[in-house]
Amino acid sequence: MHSFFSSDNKNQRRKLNKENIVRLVFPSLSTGLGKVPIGEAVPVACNVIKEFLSKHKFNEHNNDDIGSVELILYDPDPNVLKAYETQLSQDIKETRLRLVNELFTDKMSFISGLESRKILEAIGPVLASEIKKAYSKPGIIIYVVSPNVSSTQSNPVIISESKKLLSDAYRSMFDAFLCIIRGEKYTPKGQEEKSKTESKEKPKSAFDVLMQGSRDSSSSTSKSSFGKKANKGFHWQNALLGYLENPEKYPDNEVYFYDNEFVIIWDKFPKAKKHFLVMPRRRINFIDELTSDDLQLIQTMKEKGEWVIERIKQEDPKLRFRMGFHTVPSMKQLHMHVISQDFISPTLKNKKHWNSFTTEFFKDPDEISKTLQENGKIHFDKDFYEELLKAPMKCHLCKKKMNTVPELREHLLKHWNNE
DNA sequence: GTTCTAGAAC
DNA sequence: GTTCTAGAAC
Repeated sequence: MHSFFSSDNKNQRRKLNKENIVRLVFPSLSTGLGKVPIGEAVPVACNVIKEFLSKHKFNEHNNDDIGSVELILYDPDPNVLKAYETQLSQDIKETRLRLVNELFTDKMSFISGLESRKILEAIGPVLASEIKKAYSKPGIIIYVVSPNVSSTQSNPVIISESKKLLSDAYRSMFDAFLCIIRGEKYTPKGQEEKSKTESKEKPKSAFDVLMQGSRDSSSSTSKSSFGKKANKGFHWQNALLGYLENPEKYPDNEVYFYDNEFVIIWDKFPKAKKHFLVMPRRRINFIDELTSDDLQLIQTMKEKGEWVIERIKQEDPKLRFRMGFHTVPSMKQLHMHVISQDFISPTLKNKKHWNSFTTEFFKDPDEISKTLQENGKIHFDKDFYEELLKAPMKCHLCKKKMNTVPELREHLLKHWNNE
C-alpha cells in the first residue's frame, strides 16, 4: 500500500477529522492476471468490503476520529465491475462504496510493465495531480496499486486456497488503511514470526547486486568481493557488463534475448513504454572503438533491433520505434537503444533524458555505418554533443517548445491519445 | 547511469 | 508556498 501523503507527519494526520473524507482507492484483486474466476473472487471481495464498512460506520453521525470514509474500487474490465455491481445490489445500498472503471487509465498507462517498486515511486505524483482535478475537496486519498503480476509467472489457481488468500489480502489492506489514517504503524500479521523463523535474505535482482559493487571481472572467484571494500572497484559505468557474461542468469524481465553474439535487455530505466538495449557480447566499451571491420556487427545489431520491434509491435501495433546510439554514452559496452516513440515513462525525468533521444545526440545505425564506411572510424566531439543535451526541449512530433518536464509529459500523452 | 536536495522559478 | 531543475554525490 502506498500513501502518497506518506511524508505527512503525525500532526498533519491528526488534523484529519470529520470534515475530511478519507478515500481508499483499490483494485479488484486477482480477477485480472491473477486468473481467479470472477464468480469466485467477487463474492469474496464483497464480503470483506461489507464486513469492513459495517464494522467501521464512521460517518458524519458518530464520534470516530477518522472522518468519513469512502471506498473506491477500480478495475479496467467492465465485466469485473458488472459482477461487483450485481453482487452488491443484492444487499444494502452502500453509498460509501463506489465502483470506477476508467480511473485515470490514461494517466496511469505508463506503469504497465514496470516493476512494483518503480510503480510505487512513480504513481504518487501522477495520482496526486489527477486527484486534485477529480475532487474539489480531495481530503486524504490512499491509493492501492495492484500487484505487478507477470503473465509468465501465473500458476494454476486452486480455488479453495485462493479464496482464503484473497480475503486475507483484502483484510490486511483495510487494516493497513486504518493504520495509515490513524497515524499508527502498520505491522502485517504474522510478520514477527516470519522474521524469526525465516531469516532468509531477500533475493536481490541481478542488477541490484551489480550496483552494489559485487562485480569484479578479474577476480570473480573471490567471495570477499561482496564486502564493502570491493565496492570501491565498482562503478555504475560497468552495470551492463554482467549481462554479457551470464545472460542466462537473469530473469525474462531483464534479459529479453541472448545468443552467442548478442544480448538484448530491457532498459532498467525505460524512457518510453518499450525500451531495449541491444549489445554485442564481444567487449567493445565505446563506439569510437569501432572500425570498418565492424560494419557487419552494426548491421546485425540493426537486424536484431528490427526483430525486437517486429515482435513488440505484434503485442501493440500502435507503437512506433527508433533505434540508435548515444554519441556520448554513459555506460561501458557498446549498446544500441531500441525505444518506442511515445516517450511515456515515469523514468524519463529530465531534459537530458529527452534530448538524448530526440536530438542529434541520438544516431541511427545507418549513420554509424555510413561514417564507418567513409572514415573507417567514429569520433563524436564530446563537448559539442553534451551541449545538445542542454538545449531547450522540443516535441519530437510537432516541434513545439516544451518548458518543463511535466508540460512535456502532458503533451506526449496528448499525442499518444491522438488529441 | 540514478538519487538527493538546495535554491531558482513561478 | 509549491514546483521544478540542476548539480553534487554516489
